[in-house]
Amino acid sequence: MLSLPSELSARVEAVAGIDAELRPATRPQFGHYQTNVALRLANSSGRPPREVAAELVGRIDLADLCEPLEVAGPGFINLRIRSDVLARVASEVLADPRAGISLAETPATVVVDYSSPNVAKQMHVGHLRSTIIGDCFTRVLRAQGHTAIPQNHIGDWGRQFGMLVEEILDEQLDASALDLAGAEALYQRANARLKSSEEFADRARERVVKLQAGDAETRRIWQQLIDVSLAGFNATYARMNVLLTDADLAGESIYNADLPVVAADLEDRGIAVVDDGALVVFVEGSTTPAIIRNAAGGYGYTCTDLAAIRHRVGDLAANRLVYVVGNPQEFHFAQVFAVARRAGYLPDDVAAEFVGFGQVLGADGKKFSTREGTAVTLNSLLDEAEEHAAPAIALAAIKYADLSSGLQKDYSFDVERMVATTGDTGPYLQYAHARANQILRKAEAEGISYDTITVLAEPAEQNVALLLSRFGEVVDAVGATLQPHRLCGYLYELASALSVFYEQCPVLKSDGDVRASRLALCAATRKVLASGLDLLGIEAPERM
RNA sequence: GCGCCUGUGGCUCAAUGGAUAGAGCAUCUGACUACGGAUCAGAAGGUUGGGGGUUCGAGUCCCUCCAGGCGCGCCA
Repeated sequence: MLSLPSELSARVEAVAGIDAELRPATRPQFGHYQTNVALRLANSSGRPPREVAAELVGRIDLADLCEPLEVAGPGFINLRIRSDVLARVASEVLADPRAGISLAETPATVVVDYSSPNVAKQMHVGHLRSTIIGDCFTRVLRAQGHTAIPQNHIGDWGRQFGMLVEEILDEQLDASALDLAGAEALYQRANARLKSSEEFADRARERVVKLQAGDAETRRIWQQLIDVSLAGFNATYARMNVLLTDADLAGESIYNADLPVVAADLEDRGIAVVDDGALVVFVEGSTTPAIIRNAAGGYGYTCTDLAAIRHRVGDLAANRLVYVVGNPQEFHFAQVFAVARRAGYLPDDVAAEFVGFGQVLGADGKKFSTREGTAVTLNSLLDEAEEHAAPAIALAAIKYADLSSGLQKDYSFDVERMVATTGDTGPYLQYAHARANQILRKAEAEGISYDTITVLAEPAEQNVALLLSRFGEVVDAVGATLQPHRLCGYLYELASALSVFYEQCPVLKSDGDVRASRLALCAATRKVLASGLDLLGIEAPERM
């Protein structure tokens, strides 16, 4: 079904000949939508804007959907949707299993790279954002009918395993008996020795070579470290209620064999050159090259990311690559994308998008760390929030706080504010959903039935219905722009509108058609709130 | 030095080049024998970091300066 805003846009464009640029009205007295087509046409034709607007109003055919169009201000055309149309559209949302979310015309295969914790280290604040944001993208894209393939690019390869394995052997530890916290403690001990002992550092280097060569004992211990780490990650994922599974694991190690292949390919084709002993690619616009292979013959993460692109485009058949990684990595990925484009690993018809996000800061707005100065673990954040609210509410509070403002910006982890049930918070949205649910539950208990929305006499009712009609567009916008805060803002607006409706329009205490219509409106709103929250990865409890 | 990001009421944040820059928190004033008040109604609070420019129209685009953060060849 063509959404209401799209239908309105199409009708305006049919007459104006240019994109309607339909926008929600900025004020109630301006109706429901506004278009500035007359202003733009007047600009190019030299005619007075209001005259152009008046002429367009006479020709735009919207009588079946809108009240008579109005020209206002410098030449805006204001649209007010007829209440019978709003009622019909809101009823469609209620009847639609997809709640108004439209399926993509051309479904894409989208690889979403997120979470990416490091083996033998606990997940910390930084992973919180990547995991929550990436999970939201996966949910939204799937709801739109795309194939979303999460890729959890865990840090399971590299030089740190040399020291880890050596330390385990020195301490005669059974690595499989460790938990993740124990593995991290081991990491710290090994790291300390690496810095203090040349002899140990040498052995660690040799151990890396053994790992790469496939030495059986080294591989066995390496695998044990991965296994205990995965157990820890999975426990945290379960706690966070995210979609990631072991099937989404695609750690750095799986690209190990591809690295020399990529390097040779780039070198053979003259894309990469040897400079100061390293194999590098100079990218236009930057004097610092991308390093494919260092002078010692080792491959860095640029090469790994190039191999990953080949895999994602070649084997996974992705049309779109999304990277949910912290802001500081932006330059790195810009380089990787540029090299991949030039090498043809990333064809022109495959989009690659870096979605950077800001840091999580402490409640004081400063760098977030423990009293000991170490990074705050993700689990300790969840613990802290759960001191203030039940797990489902606490998690909603954290996720909503993370997703509700622009991703680029840093934000402060202020538990008190996040878990508040008033204001623009996750718990407030859950509460609105629970209230709508409570009315419907009572209606059911009393045997009161409802079907469609038929009466929208009150402004508060109309406002709810209008917002319901926008849900599909908002989800589309999030899928296209990868800006979850748009969905958050929309849901908050809807929850507020529901509260106003709840206050002003008695539901169970009214009668007949009005009561049935209002119940249906509650049901449609409950549905959209639940659906929207689900896209954010937030549970919508039936009661609170 | 070069590059990227950020700067909007006391605080936290919105705003696709469009009308009088919107919300929340905090503050103040109202509304409860309640379809759960975990709510709602209202008030007050702004030279959008400074200065130029483009445009019929700039928080938004361009230039410049200021402040803060981050990144820049052999770690990931």
